[in-house]
Amino acid sequence: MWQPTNKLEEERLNKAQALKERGVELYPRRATRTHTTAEAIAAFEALESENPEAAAELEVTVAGRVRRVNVKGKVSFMHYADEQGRLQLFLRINDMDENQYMLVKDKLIEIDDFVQATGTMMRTRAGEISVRVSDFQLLSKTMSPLPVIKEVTQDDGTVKEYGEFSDKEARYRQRYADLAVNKDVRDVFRKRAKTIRAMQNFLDDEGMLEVETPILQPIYGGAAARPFTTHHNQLHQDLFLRISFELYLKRLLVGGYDAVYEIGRDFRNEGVSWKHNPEFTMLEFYKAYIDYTGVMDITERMTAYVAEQVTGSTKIIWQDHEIDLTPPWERLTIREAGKKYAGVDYMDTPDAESMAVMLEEKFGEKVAPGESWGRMVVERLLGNQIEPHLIQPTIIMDYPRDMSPFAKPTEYDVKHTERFEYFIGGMEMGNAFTELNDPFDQEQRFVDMATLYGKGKDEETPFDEDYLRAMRYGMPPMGGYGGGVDRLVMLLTNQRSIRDVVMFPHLRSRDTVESESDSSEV
RNA sequence: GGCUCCGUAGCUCAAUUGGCAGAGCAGUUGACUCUUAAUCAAUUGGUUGCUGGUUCAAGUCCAGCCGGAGUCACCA
Repeated sequence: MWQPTNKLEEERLNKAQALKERGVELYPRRATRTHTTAEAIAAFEALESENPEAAAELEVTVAGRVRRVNVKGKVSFMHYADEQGRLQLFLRINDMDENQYMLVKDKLIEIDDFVQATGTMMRTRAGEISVRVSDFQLLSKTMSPLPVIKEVTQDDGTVKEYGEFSDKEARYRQRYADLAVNKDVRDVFRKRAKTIRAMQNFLDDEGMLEVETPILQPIYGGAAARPFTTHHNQLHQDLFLRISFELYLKRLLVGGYDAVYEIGRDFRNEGVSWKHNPEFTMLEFYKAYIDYTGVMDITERMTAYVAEQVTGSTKIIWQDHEIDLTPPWERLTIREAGKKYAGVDYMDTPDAESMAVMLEEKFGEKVAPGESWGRMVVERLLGNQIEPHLIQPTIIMDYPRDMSPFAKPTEYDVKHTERFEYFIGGMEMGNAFTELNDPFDQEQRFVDMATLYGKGKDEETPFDEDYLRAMRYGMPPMGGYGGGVDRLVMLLTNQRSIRDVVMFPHLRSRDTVESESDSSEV
C-alpha cells in the first residue's frame, strides 16, 4: 500500500480522510460536462454583446483540473484547466450549498484536484469571465502535488508562467507531470500528431496505399544497424525487431500495388544522442515507375506541405536559423558538395589508401584500418565535413555503391548509385534511391555485404533469400524513400533533442541492478 | 565505451577558505464576500543521489558506484 513520501503527500492523505468523513466520494464514477472551457467562453462572449440578460443566464457545467485557488473567506476564486484552456470559478457561500463551499474554504479540495462545477457565466468586477458556481463536486483527489507553476493570462492573451519544472530527467521520466504543467510540451505533441496526419493526407493524395508490415521479423534488413532480438516461445524461433520496413514494402510492389507507404516504429540497438532514440518513427514509401529524381520531387513537396499544415508556413525557425523549405531545394552530388563545402574532389583520391591520407592531412580524421573508400566518402567527408553546413534544405546525391546495397548504379559510373539523402538544419532527414530491381545484381550485393560486414561484425546483413525470390517474380522499377519522422517534428517544433518530441524517451532504469547479460557488453 | 559538467526541501535555486544547511514559491494555522504571482500574521518541511575515505569538522576535498546533460567514438 502506498505511503506518503513527504509532508505534502501526508497532508493530502489527511485531506482525503477528512473528505471521506464528510461523505465526499474521492473518485466518483461519473462526471458531466456541457461545455469545454473554450466553448463556455465562446458562448458567453457571443451572447454578451447582443443580449447581456441572456448571457447572465447562460448555465454551464464544466470540468477540469484546479490550477489556482484563492480562498478569501466567504468568497473564493479558482482557476481550473481543461486541455484547451483555463477558466475561473467564482464561489460564494450564498450562491451554493454551504457544505460544498466549506470543502473549498477548508482546503480539502485544492490545487491539482479534478473538479466539476455548474453555474451561470459572468464577469467579475475586474472583468474576468468566470462561472458563478451553484453546484460543485470533486471528481478526482490528487495525492501527489504537481510541480508548482503559476500561470497568468495577461491582457494580450499570452500566458506568463512563474516558477518552472525544468529538470530534464524528471520531465522525461514523469512525462505526465511534465505535460500537466508545461503547456508548450503539450503543444509539441499536438504538432507531432499533425505532422503525421499531414504526411498521411499528402501520400494518400499521391495515390499511395498505407500498409502495415511486420515489426517482429525472422530476418532483419534494409539498413545497417544492430537489431534488438527476442524469442517466440511456442515456435522456438528467434525474432528481430525491425530496423527498417524496406524489404517488406518492396515485396508489396511485386504483389501489384503501384505505391505503398508505412509510418511506424523502427528499433536500432545503438547509441542514443540528441538525434537518436533506440525506437524511432520512420516513414518509408515506394512508388513504381519513378526514379530518384521523382522521389526528390515528392520529398520536397511533402516537406513543404507538412510544414505548411503544421506551422502555417514553409519558412520555419530552427535554433538560430530561418530555414526556407519552399521547393525546389539545392541539389548537389556528393562530389560537388565536397568541392563546395570541404574544398576537395574525392575523385582525386580514388582508392581507400589515398583517401585515408587525404582525410588525415586535410581534416585530421583518424581513419580506422580496413575502412572502405565509400564509407570514408559518406561518413567522414559527407557526415563530418559537409553535413554541418547543410542548414537550408539540400539534396545530396549519387552515393558510392558499397554504401548503397539497394540502389541502382548511376548511368555514368558503376562506382556510384542513384541514391540521395537530404539535410535540413544540419541533420540527415531522409534517404532515398532508385531501387534496385535486378535480382542478379541484388544477389551480388548481398554477397558483397557479407564480405564487407560479415564474420562477427555487428552490422552483418543477413542474406534474405525470400526477398530475392520476390524479386525474381518481377519487381517494377521504382523510387523509394525513408525518413525520420521524429527529426522532422524536431524541425517543425524547434526542439533540439529527439527526447523532446518522443513522449516517453528511453532512459536508463533507475533502480535495477546490472543484469548478467550487461557484463558481456564492452 | 572515453572525456567534461551536473545531482541540496514537493518545484526553482543559495550556502565565502572545509566551520550551526538557507531563500522564494507551495504546504500548515489564523484573518478577509470580486481575488488573480491576492494580501497580512505565524509556522512546518532535509539520510545534501548512494557507499566508503581524509579531517577536530565534509553539501564542499578524495575514491568507487547510480542517474542525467553535453561532447567524441559508434550508427551502409
